[in-house]
Amino acid sequence: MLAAAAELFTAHGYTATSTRAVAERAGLRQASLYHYFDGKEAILAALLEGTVRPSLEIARELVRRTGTAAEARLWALCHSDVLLLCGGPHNPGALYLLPEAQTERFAVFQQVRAELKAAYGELLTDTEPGAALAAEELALRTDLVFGLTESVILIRRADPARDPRVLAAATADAALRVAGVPQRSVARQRREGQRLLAAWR
Amino acid sequence: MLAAAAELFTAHGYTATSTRAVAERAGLRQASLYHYFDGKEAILAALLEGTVRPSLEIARELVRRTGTAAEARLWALCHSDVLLLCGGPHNPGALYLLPEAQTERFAVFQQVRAELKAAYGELLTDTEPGAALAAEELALRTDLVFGLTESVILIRRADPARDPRVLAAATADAALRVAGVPQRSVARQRREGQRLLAAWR
DNA sequence: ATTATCTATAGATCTATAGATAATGC
DNA sequence: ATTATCTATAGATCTATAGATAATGC
Repeated sequence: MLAAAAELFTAHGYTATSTRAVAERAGLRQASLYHYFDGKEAILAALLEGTVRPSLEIARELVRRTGTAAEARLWALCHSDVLLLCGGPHNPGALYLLPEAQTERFAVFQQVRAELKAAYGELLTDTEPGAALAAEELALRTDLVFGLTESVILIRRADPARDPRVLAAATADAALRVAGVPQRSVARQRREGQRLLAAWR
Repeated sequence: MLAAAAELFTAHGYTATSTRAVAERAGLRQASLYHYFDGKEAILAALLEGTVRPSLEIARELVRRTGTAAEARLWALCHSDVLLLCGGPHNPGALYLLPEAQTERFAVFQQVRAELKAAYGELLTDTEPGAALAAEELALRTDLVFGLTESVILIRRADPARDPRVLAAATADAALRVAGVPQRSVARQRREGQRLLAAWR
C-alpha cells in the first residue's frame, strides 16, 4: 500500500491521486485502505517520515564521530542522503516537493527535516573553512549545501535512469566544494568519507 | 488572475486549487475565468512559460558574449536565474516543483527549461575547469550546477523572508565552486559577472 | 456587435463511513 | 473473537458549459 502510494504521489501528486488509485494499485478496493490507515493524510505522513527519519539517524551518528574530520563526515552524510532520496525504484525524495507536504498537517516531517539540516550545519561549522565564517555566512552555506543535496531530487526526476551511486559521489564532492573545502582536499576527504561509510555495516 | 493562480498554485498545489478559488481571489466568479483562459491547464502553462522564458533569453544572450570569461557569464546567469525564481512577493519557482508540471501537457515549458539547461552546459564547457573534463563528467557537473541554482526554490520556500539578492550572489558563487573554479578566482569572476549584469540595463 | 460578467447546473469525481461477509487465529 | 476485505452510498466537491444580462466600443 505504501509502495503504491509512493509511486502515485511522486508521479502525479498527492491531491491528484485518489484513494481508489492507491488501493487498486495495491490490489485492494478503495475502502480497504481505511483498514490500514486513518486516511489519505496518514499515508503521506508515513511516507514522509519514513524517508527523512533514516537520514536523521545517520546524521546524528556522524555528528558524534568527532574522531574523523568534519569534511569527511559531511561527505558521508551527503552521500547517504542522496542514496536515500534517490534509492529504490521510484523517487522517494520527490515527496518533499509536494506542496501539500508543507502544510502543518505534516509538522512532524518538517521538524525531523529541520533537525537534519541542523546536523549539516554542525558538521559544516566544524570544517576548516566553516570555522572561519561568521554565523550568518555559515547559515547561508548550510542552506546551500543542504539545498544542493536535495536538488538530486530534481536531477533524478528529470533522468530516472541515472545511477544513484555515481550521482551520490559527485554530489558529495560538490557539497564539499560549496562548503569551501579547497579543490585538492576534496579527493582526500572523499576517500576518508567512503572509508567511514564502508566501515558502517 | 495569473497572480492569484500563482499564489494559490505555489502555496497549495495545482490540483488542490480549484478554479473557484483562483477566480474569487481575483475578484471574479468561477465561470468568468473561462472568458480569459481555455481552462485550468492553460493558466498553469502560462505561468510556467512566463517564469522560464525570460531565463532562457538571458542565457542565450550570455552564451553569445564570448568577449567575457565563461566563468563570469555563468555567474551572471546563475545570479539572474535565482532572482527570477525567487523574485516577486510569492515564490514563482515553486511552480517547477509541481508534479503536474511534469506531464506532457506542459511539454513547451519542459522544452524551454531543457534549452536553459543546455545553455548552462555550454557556458560550463567554456570555463577553464570545464575544458579539462570528459563529456560524461561535464554533463554531471551541468546537472549539479543547474540543480544548485534551482535549489533556491527549496531554500526560499523554507524561509520566504530571505533577501533574494543576498541569496543570488551566494548561489552564483557556490555555482562556480561546484563548476570547479578555484577558490581564489571566484571573487574575481563574481566582480566580472556583476559588471556584466550592471551594464545590462 | 463584442466583450465581460453573472447564475445555474450537468456530469463526474472523490473521501470516508456503514454494514455485510469471509478468513484467520486462539 | 478478530482481522481483512468487500459492496454500496451519503455528502461534498470540482470543472466546464449553457444561456442570460450588462457594459463597452465602433
